[in-house]
Amino acid sequence: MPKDTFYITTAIDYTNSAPHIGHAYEKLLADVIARYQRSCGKEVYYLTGVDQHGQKVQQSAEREQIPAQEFADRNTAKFIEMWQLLGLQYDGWAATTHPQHKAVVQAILQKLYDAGQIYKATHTGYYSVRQEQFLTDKERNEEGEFGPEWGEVEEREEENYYFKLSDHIEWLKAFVHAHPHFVYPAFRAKELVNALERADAIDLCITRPKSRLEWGIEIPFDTDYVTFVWFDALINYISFAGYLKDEVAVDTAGLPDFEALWPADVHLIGKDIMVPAHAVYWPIMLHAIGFPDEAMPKLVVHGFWNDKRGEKLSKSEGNVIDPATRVERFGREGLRYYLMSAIATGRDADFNDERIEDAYSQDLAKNLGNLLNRSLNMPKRYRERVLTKDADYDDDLNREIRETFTTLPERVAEKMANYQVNLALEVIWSALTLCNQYVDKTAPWALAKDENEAVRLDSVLYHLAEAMVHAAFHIAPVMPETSQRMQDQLNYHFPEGFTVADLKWGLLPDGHQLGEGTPLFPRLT
RNA sequence: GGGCCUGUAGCUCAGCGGUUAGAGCAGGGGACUCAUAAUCCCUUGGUCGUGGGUUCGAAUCCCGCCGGGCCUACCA
Repeated sequence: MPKDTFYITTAIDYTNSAPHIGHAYEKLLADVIARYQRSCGKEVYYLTGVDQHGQKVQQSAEREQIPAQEFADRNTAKFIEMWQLLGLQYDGWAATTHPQHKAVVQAILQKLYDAGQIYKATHTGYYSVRQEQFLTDKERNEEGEFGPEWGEVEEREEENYYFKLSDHIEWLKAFVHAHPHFVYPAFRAKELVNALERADAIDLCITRPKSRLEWGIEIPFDTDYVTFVWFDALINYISFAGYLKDEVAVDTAGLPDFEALWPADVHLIGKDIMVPAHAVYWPIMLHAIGFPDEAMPKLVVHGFWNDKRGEKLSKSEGNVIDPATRVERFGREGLRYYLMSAIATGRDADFNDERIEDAYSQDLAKNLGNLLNRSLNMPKRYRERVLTKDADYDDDLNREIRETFTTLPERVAEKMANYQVNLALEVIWSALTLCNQYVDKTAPWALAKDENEAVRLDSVLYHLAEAMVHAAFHIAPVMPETSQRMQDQLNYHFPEGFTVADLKWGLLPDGHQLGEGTPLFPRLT
């Protein structure tokens, strides 16, 4: 039975540096999906947050001689500031230093330890003293040696705790085989299947001795160790959803009801952290904890933004994209529209400033903004802004407009079911183009000159204004403020709790008085 | 080394075995005036990265090569 809640999460960002366009894209996509589901009447819970622990945070903090928490908090503030800039509306904030989260992580570790899923073992390997980490063959350079960037490399032994990943690999293979929609899109699911086929049954090291990493969650059964990355970070998806909140009630203020939310409808992640973290460790952790197959979350894997030459964005290349400067030029919603329209969910895309410029002036200023403006201006000139609802006139052009807008919700839903926001926008924009063509074909300025065409003019003006109301509804997930401004200008506001099921033709009453039209997206200078 | 994705008009992409390869934007021409010189109509433009192969038929399937990207299980 489908639940009427919709639980969506994103990866939680590492607080070692400031947010960039990739972080922004992921959180924005989640925001749009969340708003869309809400507009469909779902009770939505959108969780995002930050991963604050770990060695890099500890090292950076030491370098600046400040406490790790202070360092993490400072970067956390940059993320929050960015999310405000983008107008994100999330319901839960997962910061991994939160006491309730720590307590849940510890409770889970204890439970798995008691169940014999965690054991202690010794690892011998090459260790970089400077970087304070063990090195693997991947760190070797082309000559097969560890380069000077690692400093002094020595052979070292270390005891750690391991999680019995190997016990569950066969289960995971069977699960993935039986649940082809565990990962979206399909080609990523294929990638996972291939990765699992070649997988060795290796266990996962889940601790670090405090002697080299203190900035983490202490494991409950051995105070000399803290837990390492994934056992901390991945658990945020359940700890901040209210998991174990009765059993482990340290600080449960504001936590939702876990039973109502779980399983997550969407774990939105980047392609870089699918294998092994989210598609191997995470389902196995849940399975080991005792979650049944039907309580496994769904993964939605998105692609990356590259630069306009198709090359990776990176600090060292000097081609990073700062969202703030684009917001300054194109407005918050100009950037939101571009980031949602110019990439196919799951694929990579090239970030191109000329394309944002085009999207802003063509799609937003002209096709949408100017359409609203003309739709408001003609009633103002010819009818003192008052609409007549059931004018005694109809024809094929009118019917086409009504049909297009009454079928729009299902056509948008078809695309949104696969998170294809870009295609949903395309469908919406083709309806806007139809409106522009409609104005041209009906030529209201000509009708206005002929008294015999008065009823027809009434019907045209009504169809246009009503279409704009519907458009305001459909663009809302991507551009909530623009939707609001359209409603203001149309002098019609969707009532509280209005959903797509209420979106019927004829929302504007007879005698409706339209508001004043002002450009939604002023021309760029 | 292995896996997955990707290379199609100037740009961003769709098409993924079958009539003359499509869309949006940009470029060119025309119409119209309600509007943020806006909208509408028409139009220029491509040996589908490259070399082979399979097939009656390939952008579409297979193999090699070249370019771009992600992952490869204890470096978010």
